[in-house]
Amino acid sequence: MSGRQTAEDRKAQIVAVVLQIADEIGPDRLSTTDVARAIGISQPAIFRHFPTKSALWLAVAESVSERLQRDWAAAEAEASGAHPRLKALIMAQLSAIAKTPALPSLLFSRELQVENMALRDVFHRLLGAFQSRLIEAIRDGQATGDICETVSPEDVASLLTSLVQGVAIRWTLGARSFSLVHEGLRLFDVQIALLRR
Amino acid sequence: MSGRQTAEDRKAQIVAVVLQIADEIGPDRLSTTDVARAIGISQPAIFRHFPTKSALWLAVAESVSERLQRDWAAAEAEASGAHPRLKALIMAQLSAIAKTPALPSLLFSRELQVENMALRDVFHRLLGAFQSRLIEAIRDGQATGDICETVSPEDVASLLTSLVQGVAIRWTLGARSFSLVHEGLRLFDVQIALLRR
DNA sequence: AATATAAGTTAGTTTGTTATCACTAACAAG
DNA sequence: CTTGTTAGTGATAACAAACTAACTTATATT
Repeated sequence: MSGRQTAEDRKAQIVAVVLQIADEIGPDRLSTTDVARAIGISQPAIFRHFPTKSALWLAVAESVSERLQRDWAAAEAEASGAHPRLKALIMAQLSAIAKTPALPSLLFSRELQVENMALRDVFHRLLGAFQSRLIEAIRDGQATGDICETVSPEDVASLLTSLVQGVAIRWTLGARSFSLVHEGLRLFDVQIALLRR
Repeated sequence: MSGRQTAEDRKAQIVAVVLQIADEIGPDRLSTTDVARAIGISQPAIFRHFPTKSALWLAVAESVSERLQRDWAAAEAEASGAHPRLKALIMAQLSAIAKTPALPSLLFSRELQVENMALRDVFHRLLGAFQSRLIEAIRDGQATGDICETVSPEDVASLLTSLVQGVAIRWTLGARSFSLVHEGLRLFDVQIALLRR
């Protein structure tokens, strides 16, 4: 189709296609043949760009990680005040999942993490980073009186990440028949109202 | 090891071993050879008891489904009052996950998500049944004044199931370094306190 | 225009997976 | 003690997986 490409472009394309197919057929049963066919190159061509399949997964994980962290930073930069910042973070996460629906299964998928320790580390650090951003924003919210101080910031962060993961699970199991971002933000508002006092 | 067994016993054993290995190596990486080896029978023997691997997965799902529903019923039977009933339900679910840790990953397995529609149905109905029990208890709680009425019972149920799923995810990703039931119930108390006000 | 480099291909090898088939052996009942 | 039933086996078909080797061709540089 697209003819011969530079290694950099091809690598990026392969990573993107992996994420797309991972959503369609599941991260674990995704074969290099599937990826190659979707792109329109031969299967061994994959191995010209990534030494092993594990290396390919690691590249996917790092790509996801970078994109998410950019999204979070952008969300926080655009919002001012604790509550808007918190909401922007949650929305960024919901949007990211909606745009890359393979994410929950990837984040969760034990098979990848059982086989690929490095991958597990990348995602673990990623979740931790999100939690930290939340905690920071929550602490600010408590300082300004936006959020009641009877609950620890860590617990509030746990409740909020759970909210995102929970709605994402219902979204995937329910054949994605509702708007993830919409429903997620609605529940966020409900939860925040409770936290307000 | 155990010699020749009745079909019924062997089936139950296979189902149990599938759940155990699914936890160790992931539901989608699990092969019939793995199962057979863990039991100590030949690989083709699996197919004497289940016509296909899909049928085996379905049996696993139904076994899980029955056990969970029994657990929920028992939990509700032993508790009186809306709040204790709610807490008992959450605890039953947390205990079930702790006892069958493959459960969360099963929700995201490709077997369930893509391959096996029947499986998906079983789990979808199962989650719905849990949600219904929660909603019922929440409604009672609101009637008796235990839970504030500014939030819809459906939303509260969503927040609570999310809580369970969220803490389960952190538990599995974090190498199960804390007590799932303990931490889950702690967060439940936090959330209920917010709902009480 | 010649040439080096790197992207890509065709044709394998090896290993693992589900499933089938013909057969064996344990067990219960007559 | 025979006999029908059924759990279990060994061999293997059929196929899909990751990866390799040897060859080909596009592209940039000199």
